[in-house]
Amino acid sequence: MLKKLDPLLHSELRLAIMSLLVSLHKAEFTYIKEKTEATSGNLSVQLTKLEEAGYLEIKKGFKGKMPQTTCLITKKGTEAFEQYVEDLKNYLNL
Amino acid sequence: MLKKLDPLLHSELRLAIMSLLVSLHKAEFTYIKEKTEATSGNLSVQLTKLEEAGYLEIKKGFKGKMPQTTCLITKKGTEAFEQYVEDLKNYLNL
DNA sequence: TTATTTTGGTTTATAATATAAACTACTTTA
DNA sequence: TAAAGTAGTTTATATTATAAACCAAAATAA
Repeated sequence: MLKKLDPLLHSELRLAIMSLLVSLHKAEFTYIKEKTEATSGNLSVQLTKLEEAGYLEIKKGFKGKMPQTTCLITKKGTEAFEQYVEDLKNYLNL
Repeated sequence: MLKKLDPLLHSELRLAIMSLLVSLHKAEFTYIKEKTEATSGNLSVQLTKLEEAGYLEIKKGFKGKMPQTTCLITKKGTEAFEQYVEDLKNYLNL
């Protein structure tokens, strides 16, 4: 009856990150940090997990002289998110 | 933008328990165990947490000679579940 | 009758996860 | 040039979830 939820997405911060990226497709580290109100450390860790899962791609560059980290959602990430939403609906009685 | 999710409900097993109880209002330990495919230990622990939060009431009795644990959702539990669903919708873009 | 298994759980130990604190490497401003 | 700020990473700790071990009674089998 109840499908197992993707543990990678069933985390508040990672879900928030993915939620942002599903809409925006890409976003900067600092922007995500602001929107999610996460600490840098926590954000860094969770982004790496999502990257390792292939749910997003992390690009390092510079904006002027300052380092800049850009996150892009992948096809796999989008699909995983959509699947998670479907699975969750059964838990929420939606 | 994104409201903090109730950590008590943002747990796969506890959410499954509450999902069942929102529909059924009450259910036996053994029934919940079957439906959620949880181990007894895990179920016992999570039920106790939900009880301590006042989200459900646990009644101990006997069915014939065998012990029987019945779980009833409370008003507080129902409301918390509904609030959680609302909060989660923002994460899921629903 | 007395083992043995099954039922219905709880308690406790361990594994996994999330979060926070500390640190690095620079840049900007005073 | 010293202090403060930006943009992160790494590592340690706290929290949480899960599994393993256990308990008491009942049912079943020998």
